[in-house]
Amino acid sequence: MTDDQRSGCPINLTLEVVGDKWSLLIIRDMMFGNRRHFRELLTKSDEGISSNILADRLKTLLDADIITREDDPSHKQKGIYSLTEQGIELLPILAQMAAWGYKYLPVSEELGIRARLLSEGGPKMWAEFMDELRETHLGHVRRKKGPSVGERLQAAYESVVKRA
Amino acid sequence: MTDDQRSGCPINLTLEVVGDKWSLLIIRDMMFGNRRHFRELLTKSDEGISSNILADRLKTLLDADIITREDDPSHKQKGIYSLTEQGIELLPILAQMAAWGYKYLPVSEELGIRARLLSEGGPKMWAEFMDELRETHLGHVRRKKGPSVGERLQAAYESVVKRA
DNA sequence: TGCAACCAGTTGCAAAACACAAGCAGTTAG
DNA sequence: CTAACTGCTTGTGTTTTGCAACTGGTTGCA
Repeated sequence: MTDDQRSGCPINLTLEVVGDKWSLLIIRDMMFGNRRHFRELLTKSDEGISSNILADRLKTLLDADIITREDDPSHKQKGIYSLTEQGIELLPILAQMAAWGYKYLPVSEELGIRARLLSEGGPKMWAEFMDELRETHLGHVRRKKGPSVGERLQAAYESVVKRA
Repeated sequence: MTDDQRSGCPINLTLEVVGDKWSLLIIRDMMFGNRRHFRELLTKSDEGISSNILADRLKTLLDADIITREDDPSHKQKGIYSLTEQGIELLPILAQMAAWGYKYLPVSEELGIRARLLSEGGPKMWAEFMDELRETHLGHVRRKKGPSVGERLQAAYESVVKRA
């Protein structure tokens, strides 16, 4: 990690932090798949990241204050990774990427349904989902009103999978 | 270019197309800096891309239908690169990245001002700017109402540069 | 007509990043 | 007591990137 930045452009700086093929996928899995442990991130993702790359990216994301790591009280070797506020605020980027990919690329039906709902829900739904993430990752208390966005996305995904 | 995709997830597919360190910067320069020729993209960017990488990325973006290339009638060797509709629709991703970088990373003042305006302008301003891009890149006619978003962003940038 | 400057790339090579498989020390459940 | 699981690390080969020089052609100007 040399920290010589190429320019002070906000887009460039963002790309220098999360602009590789894996970082945003890890964050996606933490957000939508609720993966919090190393093994979960390693084995339960659709793309199959290698363990050394995962370890390296988690370090980078820790350094960039996008995630944090705590020991899991239930298991001395397990660590729990959580999103920080600025990690949670990457959601709009992911949502826009999902919307664009859904519109223009050969997305599979199961994996596309969440993108569709999130896209149709718009910024309002994103904000709601971010509040839920603040609850699960930062321990904030949330005023509940009906099923959570996370639950709705998951239910939609499962119904598509079941139908297939 | 092997086209074995890692998964059908829309976010992953999007990352497979533009998820490297340079593609989105090239598109940024085409959008905000109105760079349309190889040389312009090569020399007039803040980050300094190498010519072989630029050539390779332009090919990839052409293959992905994000940009097109035509011969420049004014010069037999010049090519003019233009954004396609789906290229233009990458703007919201760039805008979200700009907003996130502006909020959390050490953005330089000159290069940050555009990000701030674009972020404050919100989706409405993005839509307006996309209409302007459709005009310059796709030849669509646009109903003008006051100074364009592109002009306003450029003016703000120049006033910050001048003040420094 | 000739020459310097400009055009879009290409080529060769070294360095960095990545992918794959195996391994490691410690922990836990049975 | 042991098999399975934990978060990683190590080693090795392949791919991608970065840098500089170079190519074949075009253009503007004298």
